[in-house]
Amino acid sequence: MIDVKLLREKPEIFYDSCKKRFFDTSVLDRFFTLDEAWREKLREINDLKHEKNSLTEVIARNVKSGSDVEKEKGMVKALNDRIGSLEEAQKKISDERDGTLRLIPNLLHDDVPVCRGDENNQLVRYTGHARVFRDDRDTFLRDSGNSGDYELLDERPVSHVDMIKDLDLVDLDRAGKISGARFFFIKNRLFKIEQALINYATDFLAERGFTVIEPPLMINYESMAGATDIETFKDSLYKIEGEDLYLISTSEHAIAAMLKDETLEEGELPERVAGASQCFRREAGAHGKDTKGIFRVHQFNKVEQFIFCKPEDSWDYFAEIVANSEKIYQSLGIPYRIVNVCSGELGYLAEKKYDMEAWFPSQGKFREIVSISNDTDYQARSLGIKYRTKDGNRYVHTLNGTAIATKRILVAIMENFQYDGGRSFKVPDVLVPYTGFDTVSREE
RNA sequence: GCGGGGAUGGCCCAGCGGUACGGCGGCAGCCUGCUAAGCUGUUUCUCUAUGAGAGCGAGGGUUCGAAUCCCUCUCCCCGCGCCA
Repeated sequence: MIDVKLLREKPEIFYDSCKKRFFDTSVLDRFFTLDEAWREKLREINDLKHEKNSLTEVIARNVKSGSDVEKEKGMVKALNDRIGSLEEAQKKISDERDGTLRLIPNLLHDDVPVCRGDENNQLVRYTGHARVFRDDRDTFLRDSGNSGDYELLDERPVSHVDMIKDLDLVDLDRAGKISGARFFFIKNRLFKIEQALINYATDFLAERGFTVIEPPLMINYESMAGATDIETFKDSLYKIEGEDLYLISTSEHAIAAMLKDETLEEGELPERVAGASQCFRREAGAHGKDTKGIFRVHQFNKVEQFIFCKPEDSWDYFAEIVANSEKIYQSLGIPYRIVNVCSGELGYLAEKKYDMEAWFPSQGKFREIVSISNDTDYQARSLGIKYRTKDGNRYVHTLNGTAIATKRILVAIMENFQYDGGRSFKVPDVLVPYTGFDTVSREE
């Protein structure tokens, strides 16, 4: 949620940010109308309550001295009736006002490119050594900013869709039978590699000051609503029937909500948390996209970086999270680019977001594997997470970013490190201590 | 699932129909020739704010007045049962 006080004091900066995000600013107009009406009611109610409190004090005194209080009792009853109906009216107004408030997105960082469409995201940098099929060369050069290190291939690398079948690493058909599309059984060495990725990423983050946790995989509506903009997000979540519980779509939401309604000591910040969990997504709006293989599935493992910090430090930690993710992909040897996500594609919560996109040689494209956001105080305000300073309590800033989302990285590994015409692939060196093997082949 | 006990300000804890006690910690100041001790004030949220209102797990009810009594719910602790 945005800062209501700031909205009242400086409405123009919110009008400006909404326009840049291509949001309808009428929600702001509506807010101000309702807020004024609410304030008027509040003043009225406050005065009546003051009157009532004075009267009950008189009653208390008179009861002790034994004098008659029937007249005063009647007056308080009459006041209660008026207060009751005013409060009802006020609640209606404030509910509606708060509804508009939740529709207002975070402010925008100056760096964010103002435009719509993922194709207009701004390239920050490309790193790595990509294997590029000659027909994809132009796409690769354009999307990597013409500066990319790469080698040209005469044949298109084999898709992971075929490799998982040939190498007996995933059973999609039987998963389809028992659960439906976008479910899978992960098998054999691919299972080991997935576990290795999780262990590698959590070890990596633990060494850098992160507390590693496995969160609850289901959280209630209130926590979900605090951690996300739930109205636009609802359709991508699984709901547990008959319970006030949703399956998490990322551990970010559980970690953010973990400190809900808490006030921390200044010395407890920054709090770095690495969450490792299964993530569940309905992918409701994705019919027809990535229907084969395990690129886009209903459940995957993810290791997430999350930081609660003081407002003045949050851009430093944004850089830290970006650097962590980059080091992980560099060490795995996966070529990637970073883009600065443009204003029209940013979520409500983020003031700025970097996406990392890995190069997928068989698709001939960069595809999203990591998303890193600074939500500033937006998420913390919705969740009531503060810290104590000598000048009073302030909201913390929250940041989140992917370390590893396993299914997509498995695809990236298969497609980037295949050899022998896709009948084998190499396991990244940094994972070998965790897997105990360094290649996967059909013969295995 | 059954029975019992709980939830009070950042933390601990008292109050059990008359408007939240005390301690700890934090902050500010005073005192003091020691990195000690002591003293005073302060500590949440909201409102066009030298004032007022709200707040005792959540929501409802009774009452002139509810932390306190009644109802519903949530979570925690202790037993019993069931269980990977």
